[in-house]
Amino acid sequence: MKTVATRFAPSPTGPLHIGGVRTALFNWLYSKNKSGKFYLRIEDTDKERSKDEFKNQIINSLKWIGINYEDSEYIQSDKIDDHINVANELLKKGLAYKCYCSSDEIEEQKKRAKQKKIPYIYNRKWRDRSENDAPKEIDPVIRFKSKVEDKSILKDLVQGNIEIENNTIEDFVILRADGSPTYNLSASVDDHLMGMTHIIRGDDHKINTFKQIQIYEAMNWEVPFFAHIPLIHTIEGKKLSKRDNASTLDDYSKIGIMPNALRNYLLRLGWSYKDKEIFDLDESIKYFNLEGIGKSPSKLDISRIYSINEYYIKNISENELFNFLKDYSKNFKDKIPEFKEEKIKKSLTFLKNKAKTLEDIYNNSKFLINDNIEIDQEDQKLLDKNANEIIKLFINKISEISEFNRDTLEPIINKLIKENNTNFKGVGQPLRICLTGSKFGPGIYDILYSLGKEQVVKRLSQIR
RNA sequence: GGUCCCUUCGUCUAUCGGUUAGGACACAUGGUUUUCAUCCAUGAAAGAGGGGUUCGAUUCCCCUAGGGACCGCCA
Repeated sequence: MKTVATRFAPSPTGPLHIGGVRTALFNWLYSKNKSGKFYLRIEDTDKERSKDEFKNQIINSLKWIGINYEDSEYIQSDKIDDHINVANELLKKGLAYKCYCSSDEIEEQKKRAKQKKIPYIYNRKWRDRSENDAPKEIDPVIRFKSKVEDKSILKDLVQGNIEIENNTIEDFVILRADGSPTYNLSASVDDHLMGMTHIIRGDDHKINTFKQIQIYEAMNWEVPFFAHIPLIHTIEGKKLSKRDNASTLDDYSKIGIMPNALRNYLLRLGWSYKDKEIFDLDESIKYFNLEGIGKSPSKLDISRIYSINEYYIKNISENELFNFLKDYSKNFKDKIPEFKEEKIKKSLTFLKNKAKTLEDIYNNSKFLINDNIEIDQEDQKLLDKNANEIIKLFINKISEISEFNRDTLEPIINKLIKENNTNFKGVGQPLRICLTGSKFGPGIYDILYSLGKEQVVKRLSQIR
């Protein structure tokens, strides 16, 4: 059997969003599951709108989430000559023809169709017309001679059999008036040349597929398998588009979502394997299949992303977690100073305890990273006379102990609570504020112990 | 408007003719706790509607409704 080959083929005309990433992920997983190949093809034939900036963003996004591809990116515009050659061959074979309609003429027809509320379809005017009738002042486009009789069936691996009347597919343009190839031509030629066996893409391409299959057949090429996956919808139920914000991977990484968690979320969005929710990388590859893909569009659910992220934070190794945290801090916050790295790493056990995101962990770690504690006005108010008194007493007491750990600290705090006729909050809160600059955070003993006696005394003494 | 697709808790989904329709997230309540954004327990929550087929339909078929995608010399 032929080696499975899949591809992801975005156009660099906007930032890659999470829906595109999911399509890439499905293609990638499918090929890995079949021990096949996966390619990235940049469809940059729209020169006006294609930008290097977007191309880089696409490449970086895939890299971030761990999707790797064979060779280097395949740049579609490098292969334009191949596409044009195919168009000419089709022309020679009589399977395509030159159309001399001006764009004004076409526009006029579309307008009229709209007024009459009838569907517009190119009227195939030049399909059988002689070249002798051709107006000299018009550069023709080349149109594909689409089937007009019967119907076609697309055996879609996700959607099942899709039947369509051939006459609803128009004679589509394959070469523009300026001689450049259009999408349906370029995509078919490239997919063929790259040896694609399976085309997995959003179902917004379904109608294109009927056009592309006709090109394959006209050229006597082997037709690949197609799988059209339902689109991801926004919470409003509309197709996720480049204009929607909060939908690129960067938007997620900057709030502290980890790539493995997002990959897991995306995998389970529109795909399932029994009741299993968590898939590590190997399991993703092992269990992924086309049968598990649902037929209906699914909505993005941010709370689910947080929840899976939290699961990963609590279940991956602390080594791995630390590396994610390090990258995160460097990219979006203040870099963790090298001499603090060990301390943070060792403290991860409790720092991650209440965190849903890397940002949460970072915030929990701030008091360890930064030795200068800033207390905002609200919290400052809580440090009243009583609180200051308690802190003073606390300093005195800890100066008497040699060991600095929970066993020695707990009696001290309990005693302070009793002697000052207060509750845990009365002691814990001022300490936490002085030590970390925040009312919230890790448990007080974790804070004390991770800071160490010297640092604790130092910070507490600075408060007046 | 035409063509095509879709429809199980709020959300992601399980079920491949027979289940008290299951799980996860979110939500609510209770409990633990040393701040709480942890943890544990419990609860509420779904087959769009109408016809068939069948001993039996969430599951198969049809209709209706709702939603979506496409309808470029964009990709």
